[in-house]
Amino acid sequence: MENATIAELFDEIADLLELRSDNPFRVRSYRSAAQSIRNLSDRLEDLEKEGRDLTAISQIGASTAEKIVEILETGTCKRVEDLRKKVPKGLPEVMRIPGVGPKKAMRIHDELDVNTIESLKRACEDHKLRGLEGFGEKTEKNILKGIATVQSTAGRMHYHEAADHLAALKTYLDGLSALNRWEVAGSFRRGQDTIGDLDILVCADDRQQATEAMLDYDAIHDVISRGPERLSVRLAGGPQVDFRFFEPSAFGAALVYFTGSKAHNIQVRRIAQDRDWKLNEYGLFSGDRRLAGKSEKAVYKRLDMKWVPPELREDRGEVEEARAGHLPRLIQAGDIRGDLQCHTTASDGKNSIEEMAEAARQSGYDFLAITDHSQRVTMAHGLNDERAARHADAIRQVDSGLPRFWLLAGIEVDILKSGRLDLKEQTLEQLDWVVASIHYDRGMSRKKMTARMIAAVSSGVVHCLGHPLGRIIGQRDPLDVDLDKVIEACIAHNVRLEINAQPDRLDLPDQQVQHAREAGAKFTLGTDAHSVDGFRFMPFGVKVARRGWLRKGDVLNTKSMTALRKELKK
DNA sequence: GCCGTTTTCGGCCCGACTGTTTTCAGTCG
Repeated sequence: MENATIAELFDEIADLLELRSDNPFRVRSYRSAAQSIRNLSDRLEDLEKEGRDLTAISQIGASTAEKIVEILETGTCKRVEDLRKKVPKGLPEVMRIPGVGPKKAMRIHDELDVNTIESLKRACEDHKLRGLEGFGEKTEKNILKGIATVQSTAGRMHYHEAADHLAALKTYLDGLSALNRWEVAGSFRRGQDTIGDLDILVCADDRQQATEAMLDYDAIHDVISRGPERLSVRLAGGPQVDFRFFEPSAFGAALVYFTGSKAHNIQVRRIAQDRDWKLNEYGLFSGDRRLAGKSEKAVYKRLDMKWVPPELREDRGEVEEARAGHLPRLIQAGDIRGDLQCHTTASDGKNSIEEMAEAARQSGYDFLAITDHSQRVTMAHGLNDERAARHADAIRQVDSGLPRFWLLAGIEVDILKSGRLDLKEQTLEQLDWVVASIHYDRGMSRKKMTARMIAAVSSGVVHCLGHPLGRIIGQRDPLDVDLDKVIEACIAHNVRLEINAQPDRLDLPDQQVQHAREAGAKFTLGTDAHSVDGFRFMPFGVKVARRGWLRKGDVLNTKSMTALRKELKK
C-alpha cells in the first residue's frame, strides 16, 4: 500500500472529527500525521516489514502507529469506519469547498439537507442559503465560485500523485518478464500539472500472458475492461490506468499518438496529410507502405522535424520550431545546483538550519537559500526585523563551517496589502537573498493587486517574486493581477520569477513561464521545502520550467556558486 | 493525538479578514 493512501485515510479521519467538532488539537494531530507520511521518502509498508519503529517518525505516536499497522493489514481501520457511520457521507467533500468549513458544512446539512457538492450548488443557485442565520448573498456567491474552482480539476490528480502511483507501478512492471518494453505516455509524459489517467504502452510477445501478469499487480482495485488490444484498470486510491499493446514496429508512432497533446497531434498529422501520407497510432503511411513507426524520432524525422520533447507538445509553437530545426535545448534536472527557497524551524519548517544545509549538500547541491517567513505570517511564527537579523547571523555561522558550499541568508518577506514589504529595507539589504511573496489579502481589485506587486518588485531590495500567482491547484484560483505589467516590472528591476515546485502550487504555471520568458524574464526554482524531505520536489519544478521552454541559462539555480555570488552582487 | 518533559499531563503557531452581524463566528493561512 502506498503512503499516499494511508495519508488520505488520516486526513479523512481529521475531516470527520472536525465535522463532529472534536478536539481541534486531535484533528490537527491527524493532519500533521498525514502530512508527515506524505513527506516520507520510504514506504511505510516497507518500514513496517523491516520491523522499524514507526513512532520514530515525526508526528506519529503510539496510537497512529497502531492504526498504520491496522491499515496495512486490513486496508482500513476501525476508527475511520466508525466515524463514517456517524457523519453524513459527502460532507467531507462539501467541506473542501473554499469558504465552507466544518461548521458551515454541518449547518447546511442539518438545515437544508445538503450533503453533496451538487446539492450545495443547487441550494446556492436557488438562494436557499441566505435564509439561514449567518449566511447571506455574498456567501452564496463565494461558495459557487469555490465550487467552480474545485470542479475545474475534479477527477484529476496532481502530477506528483500520479508520479507516486507510477513509481510503484514501475517497480512492478520492470520485474515482469512477460513485457518486452513499456512506456508511459499521455499527459503524465508531457508533465501536465494535473493528470486524468495514466496511459501505458506495452510490447509483449504473448499478450494473454502479459495481461495475466499485469493483473497480478496488488494495487489494482478493479478491472474496467480487458481485451487483446487494451487493458483498463483502476488502482486503489484512484487513478485509471490504460495499458495498450503495440507491435515494436508501431511503438514509436503509438508513443507520439498517445503522448499527445491532441492539438500537437493535429498539427503533426496535418504535415503528413500535406504529403498525402497518413499518420495514426500504427505508423506513418504512404498508402499501405509504412514509412516510419518504430521510434518517435523516425516518425518526426520522416516529416522533416526534430524530435519534440514531450513537455513541449502543446501546440504552442513547437511544431513550427521543430520543422525549422530550432527547438530549444531545455533545462534538465541535472543542471540544478541549488535550491532558492526553503524554511527552517525558525518559522514553519520542521528542520534546523544545519539539517537543511546538510540535506542540500547530500543532494549534491552547491548552494541553498534559507528563506523563512516574515512576521506577517503569524501562524508560521514569521520573523520580525530583530529575529531576521539574528537568524541571518545564525545562517552565516553555519555557512562558515561548510566548505565549497554557500548557504544564503535569505527571507521570504510578505508583500503587504499596501505593496510595502513586511520588514525594514535596512534589514532586507543585509540579506543575501530576498524572496517577496503574497500570502494574505488576496481579494483585491486587479488594478490594486497589480500596483501592489509592482511596488514590491520595484523596491530595489527584492531578488525574486515568490509563487507569483498564488494559486493552489484545484483549491485556490490565481491572483487577479495584470501579470504582463508585473513581469515588465520584474525585468526592469532584475527580479526573477519563481517557479515554486510544491506539487500543489507549480507556480508560476508553465504557460505563463513561456510567456514571461518571451518577454525577457529570468527565473528561479524553489522547492519551498518545509523539511529535508521537501527537497525532493525539485524535479516537478524542472518539469514546469521545461514546459515553459526554459533553457539552462534562464534559471538562476543552474549557476555555479561563484557565478551566483557574482550575479547577486550586481 | 503528539510531544516533551516538569515522566504523567498540559500545551498545542495565532492573528486577520470576511460576511454577517451590531459584536462575532467561521475560515484561512
